[in-house]
Amino acid sequence: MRSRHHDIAHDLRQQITTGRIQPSERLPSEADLADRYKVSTATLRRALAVLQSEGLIEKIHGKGNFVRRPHRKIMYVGGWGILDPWTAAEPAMRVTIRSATIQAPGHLAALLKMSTGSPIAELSCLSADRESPHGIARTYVPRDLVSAGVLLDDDSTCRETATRFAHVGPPPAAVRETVCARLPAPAEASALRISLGSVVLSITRIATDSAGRVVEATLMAFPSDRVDAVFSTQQMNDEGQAQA
Amino acid sequence: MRSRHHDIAHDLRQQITTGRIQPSERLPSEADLADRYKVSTATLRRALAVLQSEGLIEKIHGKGNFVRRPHRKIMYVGGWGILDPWTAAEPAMRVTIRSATIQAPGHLAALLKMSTGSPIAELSCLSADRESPHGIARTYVPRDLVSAGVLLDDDSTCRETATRFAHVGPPPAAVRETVCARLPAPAEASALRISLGSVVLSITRIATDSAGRVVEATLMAFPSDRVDAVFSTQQMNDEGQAQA
DNA sequence: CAGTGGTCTAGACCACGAA
DNA sequence: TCGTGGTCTAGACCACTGT
Repeated sequence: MRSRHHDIAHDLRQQITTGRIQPSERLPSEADLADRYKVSTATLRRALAVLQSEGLIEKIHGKGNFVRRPHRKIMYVGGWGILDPWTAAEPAMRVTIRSATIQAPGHLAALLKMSTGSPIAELSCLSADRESPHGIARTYVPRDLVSAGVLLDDDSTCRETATRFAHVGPPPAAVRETVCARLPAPAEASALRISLGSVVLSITRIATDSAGRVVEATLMAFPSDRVDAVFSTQQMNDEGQAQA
Repeated sequence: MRSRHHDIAHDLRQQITTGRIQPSERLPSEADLADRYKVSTATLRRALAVLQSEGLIEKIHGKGNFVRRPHRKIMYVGGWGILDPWTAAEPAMRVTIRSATIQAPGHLAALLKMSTGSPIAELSCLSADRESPHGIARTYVPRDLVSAGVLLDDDSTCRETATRFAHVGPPPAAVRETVCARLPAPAEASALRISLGSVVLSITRIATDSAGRVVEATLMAFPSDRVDAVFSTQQMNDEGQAQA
């Protein structure tokens, strides 16, 4: 055995993953667990910290330690609209969209290669599985490239719009996606209901037309335990064979 | 102020970011720092853990705590060998390679679509900027696809091999890269000198030939503050224009 | 109020790295 | 061997939640 707190984490992890302790159930108090495992509370808390960093438990001050509900990972498919990443993999996913026309602040103007203050359309998109947020995306398109029918004046919660959202503007000639892992911005953390100390997978998608003009910029953020991203030089089917 | 260890972390952070403690310099020992701040070693270590999770310091058992060189993010370029991600962006990067022939364990056999125990070549690759690890990669290739000259019997530290490493085996017809953010495995955490609770950007690259045979599988892990990954439907130059 | 987790102490002992 | 960080103890006291 390596260290005592890892042993304890391993034991508790087994109890959680095998269902011996159910999701959203409360664990015994730290004092009880420390007593049961014959360790000090400090050591037991190190074990719980391991499980927390793995996303298995959630600590609530004054109430207890709770088993988190497991979440299915969705697959983000790169390369533009091959699959609609928001809806194809998870038919039951609910998507809330809000749209607006804004004047580009500096960082967005740079992404879109426009001058600061240019009018752009913003589509803010929050997907959720049940009550639990799955991801957030903000899409920015030069205002003159957006047909009027796409913009909505108020919030909506429908898959129709989500699908349309994937085809705003003219078809791009090239798509570049940049991926990194980073801490969430405060607004992202609250929208995704994760802690500021956790990590999000961040994907920035830039689409350009054949003339090199940026026709769309999308900033996406997903809790790191909620999504994988996949990029292929060709489409593949489930067997990994190239498709026609 | 919130908690004592946060105060101490804040103070040390100031000393690091203002250059009062230089990059790759060793901090005073934990006992000395605990004495100076009039706290127990446990509290001081909590402060250092904060700095470590921020990527500011690096802990080396038996040697000390060292200020990390400021983050120079490298760019991982998807889509196979368009750029050699290990050397092109960082000419000064040192790469250590170890190679061996092993029998495929189950999870690797599944990736390579071979049967468990099949002979495969493993190339383990650790890149470092000066002394600070930048990333780790393990490449697996079916043994019969590797020409004898590529395999080395012992460790080496040269860029020649690193370049050759990018062209092992026949050219692939398709490449699929899967990206996620996850906790490092214990071996990865120690090789990259990051904490087990921090996050790595994980990229799994699968290359297949025109017949659909998997010719290479590469598992990569990078500290999340050291790398961005970029995927394009076409190569672009710095201005974002498609290239010939 | 009682019960919970959060912070902290002042030690002890172990494991690693360099001389 | 010595100095370093890593693990652990057996408490103390504080902060939050619910009754």
